[in-house]
Amino acid sequence: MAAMTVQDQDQLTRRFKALSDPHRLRILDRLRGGERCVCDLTDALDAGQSLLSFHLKTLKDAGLVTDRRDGRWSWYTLNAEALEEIEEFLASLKRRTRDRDWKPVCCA
Amino acid sequence: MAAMTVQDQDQLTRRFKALSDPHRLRILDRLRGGERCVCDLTDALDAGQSLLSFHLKTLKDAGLVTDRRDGRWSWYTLNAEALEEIEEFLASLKRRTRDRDWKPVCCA
DNA sequence: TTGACACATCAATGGATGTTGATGTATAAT
DNA sequence: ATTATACATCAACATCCATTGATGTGTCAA
Repeated sequence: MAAMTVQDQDQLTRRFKALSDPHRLRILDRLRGGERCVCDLTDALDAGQSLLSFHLKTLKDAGLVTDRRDGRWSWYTLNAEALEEIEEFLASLKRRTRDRDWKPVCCA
Repeated sequence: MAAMTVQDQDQLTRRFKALSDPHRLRILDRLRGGERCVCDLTDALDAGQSLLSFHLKTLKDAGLVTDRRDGRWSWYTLNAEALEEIEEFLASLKRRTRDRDWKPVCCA
């Protein structure tokens, strides 16, 4: 992972973990429409209030969304930068390394 | 998630789940160098043989890698197509939907 | 200032996942 | 044929994570 710090690794795995849940993917999809309040998300998902809150916190901790308070409402927004960083990581996996000519030492 | 079947959803979450582990990220990184045999990966990771086998199976079940038997050795390769599908999904999240002008019904 | 509302957090529980050591299976060398 | 090698699979256990219902906190309306 070339120049990847432990924190980067941590953050990446946390982000992928946050993405690995259908509820959370549906939330993110809904956020494509722009900033949304929690009550709107509650309507859209067949999930209880505390469960939704849990998933939102998971997404937020992973840096995939940001939130904003307005009176008694909370608004959530996609963090495009985080998505781009993940994309960049995936793209980098496809770029071959210099040990292109690596030969196994273990097996013949 | 516009035109996304339940299977697609399933596959996506399975792929993200497979990506959300440091051991597996390290395996994928090593596969950037091209096809690798399991014994080489064993050397590279500080993991026991059965653990590595478990993680490889997880990656394979998610479609992120493919494997090939050659005598008593197994060789694993990155599946670039799967990576691209994930990238495309992430990119799609950034594309705003037509309900750009959505207004909340719940909160004022 | 009392009560309703929007949301977060907590405690408890069940199920999924990672890890280990042992066993199984196919292949190849002796 | 026997044995060693490379790898997969299994059983057991520990830890993590999703889900639920209850409680907490801040905000607004009456």
